[in-house]
Amino acid sequence: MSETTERSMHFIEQIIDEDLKSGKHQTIVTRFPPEPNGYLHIGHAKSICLNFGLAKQFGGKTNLRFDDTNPVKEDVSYVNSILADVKWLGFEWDSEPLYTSDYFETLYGFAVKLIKKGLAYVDDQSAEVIATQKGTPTEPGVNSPYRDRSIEENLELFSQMREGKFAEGSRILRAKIDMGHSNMHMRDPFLYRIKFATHHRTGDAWCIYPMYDFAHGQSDSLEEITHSLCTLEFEVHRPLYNWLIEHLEIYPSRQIEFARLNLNYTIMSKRKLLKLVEDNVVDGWDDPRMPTISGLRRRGYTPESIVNFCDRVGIAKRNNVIDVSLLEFSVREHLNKIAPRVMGVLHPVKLVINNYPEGKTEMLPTINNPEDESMGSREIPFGREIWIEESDFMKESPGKKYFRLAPGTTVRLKSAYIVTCTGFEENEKGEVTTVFCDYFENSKSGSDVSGIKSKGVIHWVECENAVDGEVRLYDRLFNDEAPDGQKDKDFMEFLNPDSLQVLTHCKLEPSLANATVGQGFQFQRLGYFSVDSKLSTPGKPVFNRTVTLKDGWKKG
RNA sequence: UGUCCUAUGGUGUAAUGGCAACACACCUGGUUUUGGUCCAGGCAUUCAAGGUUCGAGUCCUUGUAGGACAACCA
Repeated sequence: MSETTERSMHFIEQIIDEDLKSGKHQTIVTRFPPEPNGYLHIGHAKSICLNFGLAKQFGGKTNLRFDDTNPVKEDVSYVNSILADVKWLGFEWDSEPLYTSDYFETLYGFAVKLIKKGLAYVDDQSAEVIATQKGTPTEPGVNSPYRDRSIEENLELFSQMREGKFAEGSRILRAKIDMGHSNMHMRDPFLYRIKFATHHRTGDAWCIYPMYDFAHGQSDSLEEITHSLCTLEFEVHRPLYNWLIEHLEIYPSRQIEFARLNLNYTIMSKRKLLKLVEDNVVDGWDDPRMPTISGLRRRGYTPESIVNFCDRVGIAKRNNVIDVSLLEFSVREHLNKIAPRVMGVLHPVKLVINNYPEGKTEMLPTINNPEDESMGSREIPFGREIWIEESDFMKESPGKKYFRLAPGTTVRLKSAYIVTCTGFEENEKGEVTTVFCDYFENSKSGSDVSGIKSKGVIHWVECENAVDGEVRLYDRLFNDEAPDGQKDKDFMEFLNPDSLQVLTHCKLEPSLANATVGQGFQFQRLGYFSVDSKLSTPGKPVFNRTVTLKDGWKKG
């Protein structure tokens, strides 16, 4: 019997394992290469866990490299959020963060080398004209009339491109490969384009910028990345990736593709997430409903739960859609172990105990976490008037399987006494305003000698010492399983109008007044909640519901 | 009418030619001062058809289905 239940290796682990065993590599180097044009989301978390996890597992290192070759879309604010998110997830990159923009001079040299080998040329045509010559996936393209310029002329033209002698879009550097290639990416792909834009790091030093295909793989090589992991859509780029390595005669990094993460009821496109932010559909990139790492953090997810989720999701090459319930399971699993149990009433209704002495308050001990004895206990006030959940009382009991309060029924007040409902008051609208009960003095939690059995247990908060609080309940942002998967409908049409519910008159137990940002609690019988980092003020916490408790209540 | 990738329960991932496993979801039942947790059980003969083999989810062939690829984006 082995004490470690070995998980079998996924295909990338197997490749690395073989490379190490065969001696191809002594150690591995991976990288996480985000473009700083948006916030990281749960899909990126999968890639982060993969790359950093592999290095940790096989004893290698991981570079964090910003793929910043498109100055018009990128920004330092994104750089900072990405840095914070990776750190928060618990990963450490090797030395300092790296930037593709730091390689611009080297990359320029690579382009010159290609020109000198007769493998790149400057094309004077417009994007539109080039597009018509490109052919289609089923038809070959035709050569550009500028394809056979002399090496000297190409060198001169490319140099002038760098000097800013030409207008944007008027000229472009292309690799000379094969316009008839069955792979579109091999039909003389673009290497360098002219762009008079200020770059967030290099400022106005450059007016030409390398394309992804002439930057990403080359950066991998320069950093001697052994295994360059990317998502499936780059599969068709691999022949070009390898062609450039071969002809540039640089370090042969190996690109391996895996399937990206998809979650149902959510969108993962940075462009679409940006639209939600720009249209103020959400509170920002870190809105608790966003699938961004910062959104999940604000919602109350723990890094551990996200890492576990990514682990459970697996690595393979087939397209997949993960059920959000798996993500929810992962947070519940972690929070169940670490979150202190507290009581809070979201929709308060007053309950008066007829036979409890007026003006009396007693402190009752209650356990902080039944899953973890070391978390100890605390005392909560109890008195004649308490708040209970509106949904825990019904004017008439619906039947045998109803364990809550109704006239004549008996329930245990969690950590306190057993009470029997004697009656209630309602207003002219038929809404219950007060519930009346008798309590059994000898049924006190921990020293119950009443002999009364009560199937139902409800949570409560004593009125006099209750803290008024705001609680925000979140639901899925979209009502459709695949909001961006419909042909004729825009994803915005599937927005869930009830994705946010703000409750401003909640009654919380006194200890919650001092709750601080980042703390996660289980509001008993309701779910897990955490203090909002943006809306809370000292002494006045605003709580976000991270996730409800699993509801196993079957009616009937 | 091209090239490449993929096909195992409702979902995702295993099984590396030898009794289809694990997790989530769902359904039963038990425990419980949270209708939570926990515990026990249930839920697929692997896209199709041929072939190789003592033996095929796995190898071969041919289909079928899904996905990717024609931004001066990454």
